[in-house]
Amino acid sequence: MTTMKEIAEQTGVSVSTVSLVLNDRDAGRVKASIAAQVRDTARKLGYRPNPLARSLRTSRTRILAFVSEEIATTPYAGGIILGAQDAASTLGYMLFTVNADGRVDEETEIATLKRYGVDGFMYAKMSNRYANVPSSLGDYPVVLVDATDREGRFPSIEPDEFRIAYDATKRLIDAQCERIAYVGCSELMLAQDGRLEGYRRALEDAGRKFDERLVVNVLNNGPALQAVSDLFDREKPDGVFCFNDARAWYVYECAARRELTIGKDVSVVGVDNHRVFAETFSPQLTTVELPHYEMGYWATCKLVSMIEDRDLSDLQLPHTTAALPPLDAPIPAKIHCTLIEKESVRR
Amino acid sequence: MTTMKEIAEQTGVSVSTVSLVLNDRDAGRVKASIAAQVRDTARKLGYRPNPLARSLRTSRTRILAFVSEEIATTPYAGGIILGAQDAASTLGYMLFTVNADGRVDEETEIATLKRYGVDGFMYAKMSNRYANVPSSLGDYPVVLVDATDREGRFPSIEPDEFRIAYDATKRLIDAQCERIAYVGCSELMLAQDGRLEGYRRALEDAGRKFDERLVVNVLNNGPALQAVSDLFDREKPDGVFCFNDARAWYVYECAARRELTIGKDVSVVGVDNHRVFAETFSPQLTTVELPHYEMGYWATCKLVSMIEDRDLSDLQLPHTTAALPPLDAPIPAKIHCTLIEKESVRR
DNA sequence: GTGAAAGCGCTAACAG
DNA sequence: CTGTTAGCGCTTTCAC
Repeated sequence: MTTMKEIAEQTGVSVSTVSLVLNDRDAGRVKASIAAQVRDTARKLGYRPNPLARSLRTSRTRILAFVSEEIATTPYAGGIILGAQDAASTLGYMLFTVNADGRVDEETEIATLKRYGVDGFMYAKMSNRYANVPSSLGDYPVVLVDATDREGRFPSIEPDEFRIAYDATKRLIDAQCERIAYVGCSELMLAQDGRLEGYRRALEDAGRKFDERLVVNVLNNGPALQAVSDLFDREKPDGVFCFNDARAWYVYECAARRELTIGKDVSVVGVDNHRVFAETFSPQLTTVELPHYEMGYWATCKLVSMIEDRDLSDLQLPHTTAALPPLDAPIPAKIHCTLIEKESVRR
Repeated sequence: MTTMKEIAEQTGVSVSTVSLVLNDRDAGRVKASIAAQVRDTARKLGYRPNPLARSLRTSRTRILAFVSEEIATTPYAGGIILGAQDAASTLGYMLFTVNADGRVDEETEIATLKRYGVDGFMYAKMSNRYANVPSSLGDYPVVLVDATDREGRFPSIEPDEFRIAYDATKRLIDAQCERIAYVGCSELMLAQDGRLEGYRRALEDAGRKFDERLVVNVLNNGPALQAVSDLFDREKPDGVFCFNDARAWYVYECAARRELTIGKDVSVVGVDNHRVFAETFSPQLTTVELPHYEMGYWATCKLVSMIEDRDLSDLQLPHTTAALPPLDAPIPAKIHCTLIEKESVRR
């Protein structure tokens, strides 16, 4: 590891000059020729600043904290973290990923993170819901990921649940489905609210009536299959919008037992949570792809823009979220969803 | 953040004394009464050392790096990382988790990690295979996770693939299955080698003959279902050991189409990769639980023991890996697998 | 036993 | 324009 001191010695200037130049604060303060020399030997020696030493002075570490509760249990958490990591890396930051879920106390973790001098926090839930941000985070820049701050203090990045459901249902309408069911989630959460509303509105916008009997909310378990089965027998749906791919599997199973072909007798759109199912088991499924990677990416950009007071709006997302695919595409296709950014009420 | 200086002033001693005491290096160097006073005010002020400042002097950061390639695509990566994090937290370390898979160059990431002064590296693959550890890691403590160093330079933690297959097959034998098939993985990897060998040996130890026709190796795709279907028609297996739960699904599907009941007409043991499937879709499946969490945990302990030259053998794993469950358990049960630790050939 | 002093690598006032 | 100086919070040698 070469240091500024070495560069200073080699170039025959003082450390301060080197510091000035290498931090690009030499405009009209250091002679251009000297600056050039400094930069030259720096490059020659392969100089890279020591972030720890710098932090000690500036009390800025260029380290971000990603605090999550359900990192282990949720398969797609990886996507969010990956996006966050890529963004951090691109912006010159490092990421401490900690889970507050396990046997380690959340407050302790946050305290440790603070001691390490992180510049800001991402606070993530693993499916869109209201969150209580710990008050210990109050004086730091914070961005919520896949969650909404119940008190409206912090900005957040989350999927547009309403639009997900609206687009998915619209897709089924456009595919000429007459009896469109919704297999939802009986757990109380933001996502479920938005989804149900989007489903209802898409139907109404198409001049149809919302019918409660076509809706069933279930969990991931045995009774769920029975409930979906009942819906099939009672309502004979020809199109189903599913809360996620675990729910889609019940539909898939019910259809198989009735010798109905997915994509022909009954069209299914499912929101893709696990990926396993959509990719491996049911190629006939139309999936709404949740942009987890992008969520992590955007959240990080947002956080950095808050920290540095920098405008990051020119930053291109590596994978752009597209709108609905064209309708002449075959029904098994992917629907991309967009993200929304909620601003903090009081910053 | 209270500093040593403040403690020194409050107690009326010098900073060096405080440092000595608070690092427990005061045996016979500082008067006991003074030491007590120092500790007292430290506690009163809620003193916590600044790890950055300490690192600058000691060039030890108590930060570990977890470098992985497939963090995003593999659902169960979270378990490994969670285990690593919990262990790190318990041992007083932080964890930088980076993926070398994305758009960021692995060498660049490693260089950055080094600049931040990490004390050691975990290098993880997401299913047991040979790995080429980058030479830039050569002079650091390194532990491989779910992989084996091709050159034998570094120790590793990995599942005992042979025993997984042996135990699973034995279980089917004990369940009175006569025609036990193996649905394996056609990708070349360590895990597959060990699994096939364990399957074969369990059969032979039971006095049965290994029969190639009962083995089919597939990928995760359409032709896979066909291949398993052919095996069913041709061999009429009454027991199947599956490489992972994605493969188990093909078996499940084939059975359903032939009106065979899993757990009655045909017993299935699958290694659980995704969890989704086993938990949500097929409660009849006997699963071999891969101890991902434990792998991460152990790897971290191993790494720390290398860094600190500390003996961590007394450290209890939070979830212990059990042996086979008793045979009077109903066939849908969980089989726990053990981990093995490979030592480096030359350290 | 205890404290003064130096220094890890870097930044930022302030002289000159 | 450039160098000197001080100091971020901590550890560590070395006098006293």
